Amino acid sequence: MGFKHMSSSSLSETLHQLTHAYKKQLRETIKAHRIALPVTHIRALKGICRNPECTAQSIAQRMQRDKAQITRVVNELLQAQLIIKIDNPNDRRSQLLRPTPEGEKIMAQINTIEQQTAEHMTRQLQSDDLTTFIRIANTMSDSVNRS
Amino acid sequence: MGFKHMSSSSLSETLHQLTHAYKKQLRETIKAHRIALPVTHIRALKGICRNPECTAQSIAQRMQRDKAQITRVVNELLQAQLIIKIDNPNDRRSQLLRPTPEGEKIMAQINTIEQQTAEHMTRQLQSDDLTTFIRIANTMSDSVNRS
DNA sequence: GGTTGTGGTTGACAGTGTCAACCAAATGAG
DNA sequence: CTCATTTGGTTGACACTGTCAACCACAACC
Repeated sequence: MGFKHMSSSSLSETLHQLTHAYKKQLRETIKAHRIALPVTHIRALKGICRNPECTAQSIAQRMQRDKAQITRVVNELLQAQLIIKIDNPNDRRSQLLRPTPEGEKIMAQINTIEQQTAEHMTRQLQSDDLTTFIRIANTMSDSVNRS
Repeated sequence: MGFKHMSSSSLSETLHQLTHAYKKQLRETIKAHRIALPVTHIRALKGICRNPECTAQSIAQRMQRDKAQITRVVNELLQAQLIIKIDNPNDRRSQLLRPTPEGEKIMAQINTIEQQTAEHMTRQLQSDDLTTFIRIANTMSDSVNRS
């Protein structure tokens, strides 16, 4: 079926197109690999795998998401047995989050998938484009988060 | 309150940060201007204002969204009296979508807002960065949509 | 005329984002 | 130490976004 591509010259249109394209691509790839996890869960798991001292709070901060949202995501990761909670020796209110072996395994798969997705998206780019893109994007995020 | 900025070097993290930042910024600005419309509705209205021959179908295609979603958005825009449906002389199944004067008015406000948002996001960029960014982003969207 | 394709509607549901109320432990001031 | 305040986390509620499948009416084509 003939698909008309649509390049936009406005920032907002461009951003919408891009994020929609990216998410779609990522979800499809994930599904193709039979991993039954929503994107947010994956990002949280990623954060948990990266930092052995991480708590719900630190995840929320890193992802810049509502703590309520994180609570729910964490609970589902717990149920799926991809992570465990252990008592935080420094603060009896909170627990440290750690991946289970199963969680690590999934994480490894996901890393591959994300790499594939990124590869797929950047295949038409010129040599320095990716670095440039990331630099500019981060600068923009930064501008917003400063307010 | 000390806000720690977090630049990421991976494409996926960068994209998530950016899109979240952008949407948040946009929604806040919209709210500040007392416009009670979700982002999707605004984008649809924009499409309708831009093209006097547009139908639900053409909006769905341009925005690359599900037609079901578009139906609902269009209905709400109708209820809000921002657009009207007129019979499509070329196809009795569909109707053409046109903004009402009220719709045009809101659109004008929104254009200003989007410009402000874009300005806010790009204020730290160097001279050619925006154009570069848009070029790269479009290329990436394109790569995804080709599959 | 009947088959097949297309524009649009509806129902249902998963996922995402946000706010407010709340509890319990930590922290800091007096 | 004690009390007030702050912080980590949970819960409920709700709006917005994205997707799929069934369906209807008209179009297009043989």
